[in-house]
Amino acid sequence: MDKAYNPQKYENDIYDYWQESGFFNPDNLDLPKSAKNYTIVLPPPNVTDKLHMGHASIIAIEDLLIRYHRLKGYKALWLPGTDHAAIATQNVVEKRIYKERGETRHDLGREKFLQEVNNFALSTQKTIISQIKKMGASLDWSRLAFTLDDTRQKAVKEMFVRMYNEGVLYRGERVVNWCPRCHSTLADDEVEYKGQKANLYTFKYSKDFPFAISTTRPETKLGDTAIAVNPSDKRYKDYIGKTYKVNFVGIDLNIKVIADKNVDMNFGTGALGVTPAHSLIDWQMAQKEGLEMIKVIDEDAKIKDGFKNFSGLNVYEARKKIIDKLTDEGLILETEDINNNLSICYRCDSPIEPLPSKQWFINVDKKIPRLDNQSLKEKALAVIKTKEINFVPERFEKRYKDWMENLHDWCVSRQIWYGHRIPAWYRDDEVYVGREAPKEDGWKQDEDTLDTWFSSGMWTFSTLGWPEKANDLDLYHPTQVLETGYEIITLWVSRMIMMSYFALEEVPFENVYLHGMVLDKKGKKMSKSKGNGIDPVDIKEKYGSDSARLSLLIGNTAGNDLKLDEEKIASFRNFVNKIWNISRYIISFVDRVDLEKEKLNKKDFTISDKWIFSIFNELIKEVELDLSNYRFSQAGEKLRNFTWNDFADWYLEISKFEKNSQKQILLNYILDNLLKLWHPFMPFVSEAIYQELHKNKKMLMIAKWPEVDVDAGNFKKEIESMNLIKDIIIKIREARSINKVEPANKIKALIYGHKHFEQIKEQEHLIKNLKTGISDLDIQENGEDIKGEIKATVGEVEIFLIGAIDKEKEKNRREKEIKNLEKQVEFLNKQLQNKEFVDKAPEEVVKKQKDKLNQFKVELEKLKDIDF
RNA sequence: GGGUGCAUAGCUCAGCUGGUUAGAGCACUUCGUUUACACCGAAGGGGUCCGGGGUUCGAAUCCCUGUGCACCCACCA
Repeated sequence: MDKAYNPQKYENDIYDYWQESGFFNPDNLDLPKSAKNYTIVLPPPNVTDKLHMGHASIIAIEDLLIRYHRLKGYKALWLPGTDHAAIATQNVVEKRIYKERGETRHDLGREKFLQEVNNFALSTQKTIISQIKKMGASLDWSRLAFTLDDTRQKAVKEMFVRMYNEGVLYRGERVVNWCPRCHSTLADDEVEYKGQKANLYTFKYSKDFPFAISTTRPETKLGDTAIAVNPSDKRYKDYIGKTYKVNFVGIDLNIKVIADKNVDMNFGTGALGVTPAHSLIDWQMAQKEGLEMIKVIDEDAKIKDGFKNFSGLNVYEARKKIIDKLTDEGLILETEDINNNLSICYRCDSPIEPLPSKQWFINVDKKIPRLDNQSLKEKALAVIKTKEINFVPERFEKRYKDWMENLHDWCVSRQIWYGHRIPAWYRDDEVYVGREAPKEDGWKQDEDTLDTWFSSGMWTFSTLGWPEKANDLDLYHPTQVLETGYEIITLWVSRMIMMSYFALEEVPFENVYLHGMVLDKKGKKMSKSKGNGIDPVDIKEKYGSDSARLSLLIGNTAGNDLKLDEEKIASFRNFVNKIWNISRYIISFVDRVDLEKEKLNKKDFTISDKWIFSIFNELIKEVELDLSNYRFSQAGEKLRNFTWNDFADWYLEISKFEKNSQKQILLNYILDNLLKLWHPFMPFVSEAIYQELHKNKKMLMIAKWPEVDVDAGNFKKEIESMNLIKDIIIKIREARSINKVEPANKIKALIYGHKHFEQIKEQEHLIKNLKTGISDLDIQENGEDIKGEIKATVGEVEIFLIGAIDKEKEKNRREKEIKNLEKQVEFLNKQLQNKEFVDKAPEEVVKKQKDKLNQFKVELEKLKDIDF
């Protein structure tokens, strides 16, 4: 074993060793029939780009959960895959071919273009998979899936057809976000907003119309069919429900006055012209009121035919012409500058035109007989109440609920080429939906594709063989945990729940663990354009995978963002090396023991053995508890604390001079089991050490998680004694350090232990040997006649040190300590004299405070009693 | 506009249901070649727990309020 751990030397070989063993696939694990399943599906990374640190964090967390459960004896399946990310991927490729060859997708044509996208997707997927492997993920590669591969295409078609047949999926007209330049609809989250200055015109439709409305878009008013006012607005109360015939700039309109509580009474005149065809909220009002819809603007953002001399103009020309005309007629009451947000296309920044268009929708409110006559929305909301699904952290349940409650029908069609093509065919007015194209002539397939979340919404079961009656589906669904980012609760988590209910009538997962984002050290999002990203593969090469994982797992809690910088990773590299050296010491200086045969004989334990044995078993319990509650950071901190502060700094040091029959076994026992506890956090180095320890005969990845020893709880007294000894040693070191006793090994110590005399006497050798620098130690029961230079008090134990000490410094230090103690005593006295405290506080708290007061008093006496 | 979260040591954060002298890691200071480890060991300094109210015997923790920051949703007719 090298003096320092070199991850490069081990990581690749170890990954191959794991993979070749076949144990990433739980079917190959030798488990009893009763073994429970534990499934996680990897949130499929988009094939748009290689992985970043955020993905590394996902892998660290999920691999931890999977490896932990594998060690615990679960049938642990972690299922890999990638997402075709329809729009995003198509965009990347479109941009690329335009930049490289100056061609658009239309130049290439559908088939050729898709070929290009597929090639791109395949090559990125390859990179992604190799990155994931480098991070050490124990994913079952035999089940690798892609949201657009043949199996998933079949599943998606099946889902579409079934939903259509049950009337959950329908084709309808709706106002969508339309980009006149890209000639495509945009999903709500693909719309961006730009602040701008705009003119707000206040005007009347015509002279005989009773009141005025305000708008920034007069050209759309050609399609108005109503005016909406707030129901509690007294000004318009009498008009509600009436219909007016008006002639607006030469066009005849029928305007009905309706009431809607969303109308802001204080904006403009408080009356809003309703244009159902060119505004989403207007369209929603129109649906409610059953208003007529008049289309004004076409797909090139020009005025349609039938609007006299406005037809053919683009929206800006039309706006000007209408304003001019209204001005001539004296109908403009006011023109003011306001700031508003312009909706623009996230891709080309063109202003978006809301247009009505034929789209496919999932009806989230349709009652489904086989789902207890509940709708998908109702089902998806119920799972929170019934606790069938739990969110970690809990607060995100609210976000999920709020979003669900306001959910409208989900538009699943997209006007792009890359993705699952909609399995619908049209012939004149006929529509056919099916798994295959209809046989007869004259049918034309829908040009559109499905929203990428349609296929990823099916991810938990499409990856397990649905719709076939597959064994995997019975065995591994529902999955146990969905681990993902909080930013896609609405986009993904909610869809998965609805899709799974529809297909399987069950939840897709039992728990949702949400991680935060990985930010740079200044708290900024890592992005390629800013150049502040850290590449996980670079980090792996520089510090090793384990260090990277630790820095992503420790010092972070669920749902919170994580600021990461290299210093943090370096400090975990140091820790990895520490555990390497701890092991190296045991492996080279302590004989191997077959733990199956050699059982620990606790009767022969010394105090230090009992102490380390007890706290190690306590650690197992704590780690299990923390992990089952998703407190990865706390588990990791406890492990680190035990490994470094208890095991290495105390027990290993003690073992160098305290030789007894049990030490050899115990050192092997703790190292062996400690590696198991650490394995989910740092799989590579723990496995590397395990291989050295067991001469390549056993694999840590499939070892058995340690059981808590029943006797471990019986050593309370020994733990107390050991802690006392440790405190004494620390006090001696402290006093020695402050006083700079030189040379260090010429101190004589006199220790007077009252109650603990026997225990201290027994452990004399520890005090002498553990870096206290004591050459002459004298432990007595009673030290009344001794006049020495007292250095420390631990509980009831006094420690005198005799040597070259700096009296002035010691005096100052003591004064400070006295002051501190006096303050404490004063506070405790006051508290205990308070009748209300004594009456109302729980008994154990009062007792604790009393004990503390007594202890402080004794210490104070001791300190004051000394004269120089 | 609506919502959520955060504010604790120089930095990054823990602190679960109110009760230790408020913790850890990093950084900092001093000392140090003892059977693994300088990617190390020993010791130390450093905090009005954002401000202001309240509830309580008792608040970093619960409630109200103010300030600053981050994010999500809606969208401005």
